[in-house]
Parts: sequence; C-alpha cells; structure tokens
Amino acid sequence: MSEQYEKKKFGIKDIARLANVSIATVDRVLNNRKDVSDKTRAKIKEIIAANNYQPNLYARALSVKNNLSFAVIIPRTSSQTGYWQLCLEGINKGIQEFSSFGINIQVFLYDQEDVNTFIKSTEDIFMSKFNAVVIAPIFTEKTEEFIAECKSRNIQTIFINSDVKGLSSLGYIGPDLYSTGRLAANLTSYLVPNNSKLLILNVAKGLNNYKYLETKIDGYKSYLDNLDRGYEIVVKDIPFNDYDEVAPELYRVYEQEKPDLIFVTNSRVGIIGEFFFNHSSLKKPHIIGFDFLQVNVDYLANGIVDFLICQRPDKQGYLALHYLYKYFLLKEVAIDHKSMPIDILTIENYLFYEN
Amino acid sequence: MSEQYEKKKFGIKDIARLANVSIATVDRVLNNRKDVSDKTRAKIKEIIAANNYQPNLYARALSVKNNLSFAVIIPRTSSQTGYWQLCLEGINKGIQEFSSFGINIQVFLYDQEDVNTFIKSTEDIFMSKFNAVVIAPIFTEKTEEFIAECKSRNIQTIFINSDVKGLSSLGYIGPDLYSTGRLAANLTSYLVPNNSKLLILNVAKGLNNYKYLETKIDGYKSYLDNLDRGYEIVVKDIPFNDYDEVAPELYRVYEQEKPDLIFVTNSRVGIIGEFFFNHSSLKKPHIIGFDFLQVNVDYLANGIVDFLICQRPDKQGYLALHYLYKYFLLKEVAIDHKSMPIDILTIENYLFYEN
DNA sequence: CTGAAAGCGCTTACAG
DNA sequence: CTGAAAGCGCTTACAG
Repeated sequence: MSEQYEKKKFGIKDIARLANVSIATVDRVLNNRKDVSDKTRAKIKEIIAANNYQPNLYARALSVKNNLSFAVIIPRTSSQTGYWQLCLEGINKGIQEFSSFGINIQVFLYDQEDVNTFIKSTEDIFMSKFNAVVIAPIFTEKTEEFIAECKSRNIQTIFINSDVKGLSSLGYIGPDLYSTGRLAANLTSYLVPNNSKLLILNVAKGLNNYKYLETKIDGYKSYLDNLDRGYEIVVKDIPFNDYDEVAPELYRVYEQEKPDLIFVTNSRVGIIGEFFFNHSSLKKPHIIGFDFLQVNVDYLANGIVDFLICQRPDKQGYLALHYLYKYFLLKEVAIDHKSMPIDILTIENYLFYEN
Repeated sequence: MSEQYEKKKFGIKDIARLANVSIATVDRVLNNRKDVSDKTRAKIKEIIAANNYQPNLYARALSVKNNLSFAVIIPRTSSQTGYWQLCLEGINKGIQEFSSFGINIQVFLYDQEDVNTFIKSTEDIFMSKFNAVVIAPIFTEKTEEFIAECKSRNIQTIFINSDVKGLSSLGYIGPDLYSTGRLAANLTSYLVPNNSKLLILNVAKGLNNYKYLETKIDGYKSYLDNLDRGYEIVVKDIPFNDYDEVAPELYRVYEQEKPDLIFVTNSRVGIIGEFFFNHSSLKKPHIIGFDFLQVNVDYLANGIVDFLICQRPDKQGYLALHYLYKYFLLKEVAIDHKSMPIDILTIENYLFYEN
C-alpha cells in the first residue's frame, strides 16, 4: 500500500529526448501554443501521458517571473460590521503566503453605504494591470459594469460572500444562505419546546442587504413549518448598527413579544447579547446568531448566546486567492461554485475554532 | 488601506551589491552557515532587515533539488474503522500537492492490533533516507524506541491524532480529547430534560485504546456533574467492531438501561444507528457520536443520530505534511502543539462539511 | 514549424 | 573567510 516515487523526476528534457525534439517544442505542446505540427504534437502528448509527466511548479513559477498580480475589492470594516475584518484576515494570510511566490496582491476597500467609493476603487484597479480580481459584490448594477470591463480587458473575476449568478468568469466562493437559515431552525428546535414564541431579528443600518437576510429567513421558516411544532414566529427589523440606537428599540420589541428565542439574522447578535447582559432582570430568551466576531464570542462564552453559526469569511478570502494561484500557476480549471462549510459554535468548542 | 508592492523584488543580488560581497556570502548569512566574518555577517543582516528581504521560495526549492522526502506511518484502515481512511485522504491530498514541488512522500500502514507490523514498518523506513516522519502512535513503547533512533539519525518527527508528550521533535497535531467530551455533554444538555438516563458506550474490538476513550468520558462527566441536572449516567463497554457482534450485546444493554440518550465515544456510532434503524419498534434514544464516516453520516441524514462531533482527521494528516514543508522550505519553526477544531454536524449542515 | 541560448533567484561544490 | 561558476526545470525571446 505504500506510495512509491522515482528518485529522479521525469522532466521536460526527458520528453524532448524521447520525442527527438527540443525542449522548446515540448513547452509549446505543454502550454497549448501553436506552431507545432500535428504529428509532433501527438507524439509528445503520448509521451507525456505515458510517463505521467508532472511539471515542476517551482521551475514554472520561477521562469514566468513574478508578473502575476491580483486585486481584491471588498467592503471596508466598520466598528459595527467586523465581519469584513475576518474576510480581510483571510486575504492577508493569502497575501503573505503568495508573496513568497512572487505574486502581487492589492486590496481595495469601499464603503458599502456609498456606491461612489466602489466606483472609485474599480477605476483605481484599471490604473494597474491585474491578471485577476476578487470581488465581494454589493452594488449589483455597478458590479455588472465592472465585470463587463474586466472581461473586455481579459481580467479574470471571482466572487466571494454573495453571488451574481453567471457573471464572474471563474465562479463563486461563499455561503449557502438558505441552508444557514435551516440550520438555525434545526438548532432552535433543540433549544425550545413546542408552541414557543420565536423572534427573528434583522439588525442592520439601512437594511440595504435585505434580500441577503431574507434568504436566511426563508430557510429558517421552511424548516420550522415542516416540523409543525406550533411555534409562533414574528419577524422584526431594527434598522441600526450601534448599541445605543438598537437597545431602546429592542426593549420595545422584547416587551411586546416576550420571545422564548431570538434568531438574529446577521453578525449583530453581540449587541443583543449585550442588551440582555445589561438587563439581567429580564427573562433571557435563547439566542442564536452569526459570525465569529470577538464581541459575539464574548456573549457565547458567558452563556448568553447559545449558538453562533459561522461560514468562515476568512476562508472565503483566502480560498479565492488560492484558486487564482492554482488557476494561473497550476493551470487547473478553478471552481465554479464553492459553498463554505456551516460551522456551529457553542460555549464548549469555540476555543478551538480556526486556530 | 491598499497593500502596496514594488514591481521588482529585492533579492539576494541586491543584498550582495549593497554589502559589496558575492551572493555566495549572502547565502551563507541567510542560511546561518559559518565561514563569514562577524563584521560582514552583521552588515549583511542589517541590509536584510532594512530592506525586509523575503527569499523567493520557488528559487530556493528549485535549487535545493527535489531531495526532500517524508515518511508517514499510520494504522491501516479496516472495514469497521474507517477513521484512518479519512486521515489517509488528507495525507494523499498532501502527497499530490507537494509532489508538484518535488517532495517525495511515502506512506507506511500498520495493523493497530499487531505490534509486529508497526516494527516492520519502522525498519522499512530506515531502509530509505527520509528527512522527516509523521507518526500516529499507538504502541507507546515501540514508538519511543523508534523516535530515539530517528533522533540519532537526525530525522525530524511529528505526531498526529494522539500525543506522547515531549517525545517528537516537532510537536503534535490532533484533537483535544477532553474538550470533545465536554462538547458532547454540552449537546446532551440540549437534547434531554433533567433527570434523564444517559448511556456512555465504548465500542471497540479489544478496547486497546481505552485511555484514549476515557479522556473523552472524563470531559463528558465533568461537564454534566457541573450542570447538576440530576442525570443518571452509566458506562458500558462492547468489545467488538462488527455489527453482528455488537447488536446482541447492545440489545441486552438497551433493555437493561433504557437510556434517553446514548453517547458513543468513537466512530462506531454508525453501528448504533443501524441497530435502531433495524429495531424501529424500540423507543429510539437520542444519539451522539464521532467522525464523518459515510455510515455515520447516513444515520445523521435520516435523523437517527442527532449530532456527530468531528475533528478533521484528514486535516491532521494534511497539516502534518504542510508543516514539514514549511519547516524545511520556509525554514519556519513549525508547531509545538496544534489542537484541531471540534466540529458539530447535524442533519442540516453535513452537506457542506469539508467540500 | 523548430531549436539554441539566456534567464528566473536561489544553493552547491570547488577554487583560492 | 570569500567568490566565480554551474545548475535546478521551466519559459521566453530570437534566429532560422
């Protein structure tokens, strides 16, 4: 059962020798360039297949020189939306790893509440010559224009976090939102008995990305409808990001609904946790929310939040770069669609999450 | 906030030029070899630091030639212990990835019920010249002898899956067993009400690795003792691996204990699931167990098993190779101790697990 | 359509 | 203690 390897790697020179041609010709065949007779090409291909030739990636990368460069364009992190910080951390890990291989990566951050900052970034991107760009699309229309321009300039594109179907040239890496909603419902069913009152809470300034949240809600409801446990479900919106603005609104909703469980549809769950920490006289409902932010983990660790559902935004960022690396250097057809794992964190396993 | 990079990488030649020495001398400093005057060394180090020199890994790997080779020695997979198959899959992924970089990796499989097969493998390993070996230690005593011999031959060693403290030269990658037990208890508390009857089940032929299982049980009990919910906990051993042998024993235990929940301490949870699938007239207890094996997932998917706890054996194997790669090529001090994440799988998120 | 030669940025003998 | 030269396995002009 042991794997065996020859001491000496079978290389481009060996192919050339067997085919009675120069290594330049072999290179042409390997990289699907023209200017090779069909006969020679066929012969070389045969030799390649017969000997299971594997190119040495170090040599390849070294000889093409470090002319690969990728752009990344994602929303800027704000104090209350630390989510994008996680994504950026994955990007930074990729930057470090791939710079050792001579790949240049530049990050462009835009304000997700100001489309002009997005437009400005896309213009900046065209100032330099990039081979590919990783995009977290928020402004659908402007993204479409940008992608069209990339296509005409032969720049590869890949989406992360949310998808615009069929638009990017290389595919999508991110969560399956509907399934995260179903999972939240699944966990809900373990936390509360039949006929409980459930409160779904959308907490986000402006609620611009409502469709994004709604997909999760659809999944949540579909699961519970199917269970038929007599749950009463209420959806409420709180269009703020900061604790001071959210708290009074939350208090009102709480008094009105008296929920047994609150499902927070995004990473603002930490604010809800803080609220019940500060109002310990209130009967605390069970709480489920999203994302491995420090503030969220704090309220998981002290038992106020029951479950955090996480989709590795850091991994999304890193994977996008990794796929580009493979696409350009290993000439592998990259992804088409890659759903992130959906992780469940509790008070007992969060310490071991992602390092 | 954009990351910026110079077009032209600062390389060994630039250092040599600035220091008025040859690139050979720079290389001596970079790789901490001797035969360089203190003065020259200091000057070169200063230049390296001042310019934040990063070696080109492709060039490095290409010039050292493909003379790196690693051995992996783990238990053979048997029909009822598919766990090691997962580990092997991670290893194979690493083999594929690193062979592109000219690294040779050989896998040696031993029978975990026969120490002689382990000894034979270690002898085989010394027939070739390996730079490092990845070990899943089962036979503690023989492993210690093997490690001692590796040390005298200057072969680096790294443990996966279970540790023998302080023995390996590079460290350990694997689960924190106590915490996995605590997590199982945490999930238990969501599944059953106060004063429930809990059955802890050790299912393993020979029960050789009892200490391994006992650590999980300790964690499980410690969590529940602390909760003080009036649970009644019983531990039972079933010293078999095959369904036909396990089933009658399980039936006896079930009739005697009538548990509300069964916690299976290893990957044999699928057998327990199969049992309740085949005996649908019995009142099915909640079931928690370990590992992302197909048979286990099947019973998760049809609702018989509530939770699977997973520790990415595949990642352990892959990471071990990745760390060796970094250790030898990037000259990074590798790990010392790396705990795997502890994942929770339910019927609603298993589809997205690990690809 | 094909080949000889230079070069990518390192490491490795070898010569002094 | 130091340096000149060859080589790792590819790709890239350039010449024919």
